[in-house]
Amino acid sequence: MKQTSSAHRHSSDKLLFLTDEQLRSAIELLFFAYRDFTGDPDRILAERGYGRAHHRAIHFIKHRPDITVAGLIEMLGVTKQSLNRVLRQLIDDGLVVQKVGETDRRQRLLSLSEEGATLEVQLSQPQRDRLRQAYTSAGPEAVAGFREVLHKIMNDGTRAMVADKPGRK
Amino acid sequence: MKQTSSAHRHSSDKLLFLTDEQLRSAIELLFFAYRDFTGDPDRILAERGYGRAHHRAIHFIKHRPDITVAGLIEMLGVTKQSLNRVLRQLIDDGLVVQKVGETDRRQRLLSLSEEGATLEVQLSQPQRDRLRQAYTSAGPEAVAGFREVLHKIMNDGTRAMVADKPGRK
DNA sequence: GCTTTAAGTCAGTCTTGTTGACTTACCACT
DNA sequence: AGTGGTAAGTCAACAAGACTGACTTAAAGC
Repeated sequence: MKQTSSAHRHSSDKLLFLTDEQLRSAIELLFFAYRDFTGDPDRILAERGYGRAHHRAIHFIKHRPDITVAGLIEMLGVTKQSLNRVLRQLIDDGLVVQKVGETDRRQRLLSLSEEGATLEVQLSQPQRDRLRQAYTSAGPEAVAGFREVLHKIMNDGTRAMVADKPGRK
Repeated sequence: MKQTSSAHRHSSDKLLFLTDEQLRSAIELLFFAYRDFTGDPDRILAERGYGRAHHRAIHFIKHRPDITVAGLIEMLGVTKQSLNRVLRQLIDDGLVVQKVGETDRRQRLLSLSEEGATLEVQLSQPQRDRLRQAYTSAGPEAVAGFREVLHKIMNDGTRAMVADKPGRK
């Protein structure tokens, strides 16, 4: 039981040899890519005394305006107390604004102020540039594969959280 | 300047429309996939009082036996003090063993003990299972695209760190 | 009216990262 | 043989960001 390699027959009738070696390199690929991918915004955040947690909150508030606090907690997968710390700062600093829920007045609907939206663009700019460069150089088929595998890596419950317009299989 | 979308002509002569929407969903894809991907080992680690930092150290020591401390620091991208804390525990707990360098006796060459290797397998097992499932269901072309895009997302300097056997383009 | 829920807070803990300063042992070069 | 640089290790202090647990306030749902 030295070489635990396994062969699978794919629906498209091609043989897939998934060696431990290949699986391991994927683990590293994800580690390094994710680290570099988050590195650029991390530097911008540090200048303003924020951290990655602020970025994540800003990202989801930007793209799901009027999200509730509970909704944001679920997206991020953190506790109320953990989110509250960064949210408190963002609200106090005027980057995030709260609005009382119309149907449920207990809810606080979150959205970005103009200043918050400006920061969001600054933060996501290097990530978009990085993706654009990678996507362009890799080509559409590679991009489709990239997205499909990422989709299949995540938990079934998580999958529904990705706002994913293009009709994926 | 509302819709900052951009079109690029790929070398393979196909048009790629990279909308902000598409780029944004990739950001979320990476976030969610990475989170779920690391979730399983995180649970196992927590039982033993370890964290993700221990897992990373164990991973690289396993797959690059006789790596030096400086080498490991470079791979992980952390400071000596930060690594030392987790390394100290792993050595004290008998999971990692040190060996004085042959050519340079200042170096401490790191490798896993049997017990360390056992833990490594336990930790990487759920990740390998997850990848195997995703790879198998997505198919070889998707896997190739996945790997290619991840490669191109990371920094040029980082790329050399991935032990990547299969002859990638 | 009573219970549940959404949000917010206070307090304490833990992991993991950082700086900065310093020691010990060893290598390399003059 | 001596000197300077390097590899490893340590101490101390600090910060971000996660956690648990307990508790309050206000509003919703019955």
